[in-house]
Amino acid sequence: MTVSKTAEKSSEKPGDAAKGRKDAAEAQPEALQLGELSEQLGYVLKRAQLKVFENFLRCMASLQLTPAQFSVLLLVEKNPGRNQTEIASTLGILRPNFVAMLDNLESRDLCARIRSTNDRRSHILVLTDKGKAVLTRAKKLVATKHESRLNELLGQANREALLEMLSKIANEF
Amino acid sequence: MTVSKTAEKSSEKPGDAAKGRKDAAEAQPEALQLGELSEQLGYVLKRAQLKVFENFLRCMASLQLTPAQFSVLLLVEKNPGRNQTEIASTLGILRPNFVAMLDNLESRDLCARIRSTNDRRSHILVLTDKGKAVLTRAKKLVATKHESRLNELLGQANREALLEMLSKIANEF
DNA sequence: GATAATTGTTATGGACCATATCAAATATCG
DNA sequence: CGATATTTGATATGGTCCATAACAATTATC
Repeated sequence: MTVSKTAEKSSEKPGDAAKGRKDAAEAQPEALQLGELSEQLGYVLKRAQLKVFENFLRCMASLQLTPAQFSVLLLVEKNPGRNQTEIASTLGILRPNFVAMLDNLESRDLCARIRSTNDRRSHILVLTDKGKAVLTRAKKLVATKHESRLNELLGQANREALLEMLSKIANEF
Repeated sequence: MTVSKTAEKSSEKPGDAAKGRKDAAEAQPEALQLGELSEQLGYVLKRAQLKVFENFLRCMASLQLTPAQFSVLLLVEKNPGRNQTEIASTLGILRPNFVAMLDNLESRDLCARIRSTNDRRSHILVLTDKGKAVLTRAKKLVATKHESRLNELLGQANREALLEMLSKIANEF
């Protein structure tokens, strides 16, 4: 089911008509049959996810935010006063792996760690002013350039149905 | 948007009632607000994909097949006489990374490389008898234990609609 | 006050992905 | 034909992400 992020090499010249013929001495490449693969949930899900992330990165190129970083900023904004463990765990990120991520966001002055006075072990996470501004711009980019494509592609009703089904899978599968 | 594969540590004791209270001196953990995150296509898509892969691996534990390996076997079965480059590229796997994967399948006698007589550079891929038998069993496991869950969860009609929407995203996003 | 648990952190290894490069074989073209 | 370019499978290598063990500092527990 694996699908890499490689851009298809596109060695096909769209000008040539008559594709798929076999009798001529041409012996064209002849595309493979996906068969049952296109009905496999995991396969289609993975391919879709890669495409969506790819598009997300393009839309956010000006802000240099990955999907993971965007999710951290969103969650910190919505949940002020939480520490690293809490933010990381609700995102499914392991604490050790969250450290470098925060180092990055902090070095770019998007997010700050503050020693908690209640529990001096933990670091309270907050967005900096720049972080808030960047997040605001990021949200607009995502809404206008990224999520909007879903509506164009599926329509509003289907888009909502899709999100709901995916959430159900994520929570109950 | 990142979501790791970590199993939630489940430090919650389901026996305790009265969750989410705040007035008592207990000061419970209080779950974070996902906010707009739960509406982000990429976030939900990734979480769903991880859950599906996780379930797939559990269902295939007896056969020790990953989603990627299963997809290779499926594609080789459906397209006999193709070489490594063709199989790998249609799966989005880069040729260099496909080598180790085939080494694995071949060492387990599920798949074989055969030097082509037409073009002695290329290796024709075929399933061994054992590979065919394993694939047959794998298909049954996937159908009865894995894909069937989708029907239970969404219903037949919704399941088909989901697959179609995901394919659309994978192909046209 | 001794022991256990938690928080952030480092180190480390594995899985997956991507690029450059190579030898062998084939294709192309003068 | 023969020189050059291309293709195929393969190796080496680096990057990113994910997972576990271990540690010091701090706090909780008894």
